[in-house]
Amino acid sequence: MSEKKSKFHCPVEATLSQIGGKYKMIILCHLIHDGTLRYNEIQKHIPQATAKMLVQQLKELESDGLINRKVYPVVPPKTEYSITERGKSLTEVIDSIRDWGRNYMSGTFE
Amino acid sequence: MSEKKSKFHCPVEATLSQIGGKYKMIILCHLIHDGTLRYNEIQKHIPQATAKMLVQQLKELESDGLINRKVYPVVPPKTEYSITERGKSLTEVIDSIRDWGRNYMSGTFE
DNA sequence: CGGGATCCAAAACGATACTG
DNA sequence: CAGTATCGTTTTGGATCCCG
Repeated sequence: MSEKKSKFHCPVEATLSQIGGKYKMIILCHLIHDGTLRYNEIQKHIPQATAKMLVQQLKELESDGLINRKVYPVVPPKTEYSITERGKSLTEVIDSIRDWGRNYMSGTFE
Repeated sequence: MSEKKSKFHCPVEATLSQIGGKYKMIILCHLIHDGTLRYNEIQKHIPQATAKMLVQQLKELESDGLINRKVYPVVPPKTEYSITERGKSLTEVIDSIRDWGRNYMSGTFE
C-alpha cells in the first residue's frame, strides 16, 4: 500500500493539525510547566474558554496522545490532566511561542 | 492612559494573535527560508489556499509588520513579498514548528 | 498577473440550560 | 465537579466573476 501521498504540503501544517486548535497550545503550555492539573484549574487558567470548548480541545489532545486524562471515581468528580511523553516533545515549540509572546507583550517589537 | 489591561491572559495567545491564521505560519516559513517571493510563487507553495485567503493572510501579516509587500508598476503586474526584521524574529518559532512537523510526518511519534 | 467584490457553505465558537 | 446537549452566532473558507 503506502499510497498515502501525505496529507500535508508542508511540515508546518502537520504540527498545526495537532496543536492548531484555539486553546490547544495554551493548554499544553500550562500542563507542561505546571504539571498535572484538574479540570477546573485549567479553566481558571483559560477563563475566556467556555466549558464546551475546553472539553473539546482536551478530548482532541487526548485522542492525539498529547495529554492524559485520569478520572477518579469519587463524588464530587475529580479529573486530572497531564502531559504525555509525546506531548513533552512539543516543549520547544510551545516555549518558543511563549517566549516570543512575552517579548511582544513587553513591547520589544512595538 | 495605559489603561490597556493587556488583551492576553497568556503569552502564547499574544503570539497566536499575530501568526495564528490558517496559512500565516506557512507563508512565514517560506518567506524566511526561500527569501523574496512573488505572489504566484507563494500560491504554488500553498496550493490548497484560495487567492482570497492568501491575499487576506498576506495583508494581515503586512499590517502587523511581519512581511513587506512591494508592487512593481509594470504590466503585467508584479508583486513581491519578503520577510521583515520583525518577521525574522519568528524564525525560532517557525523552525521549531517545522521541525516537529517533520518528525511527525516521518513517523517518529507514531 | 495580482488581486477585489460578492455570495454562500461549513466549521468554529459561544451562551445557556441541564446532568450524574 | 466535570462535564453534555442544544441552539444561535461568528468566523473561516471557497466559488465565481470582475478589474487595472
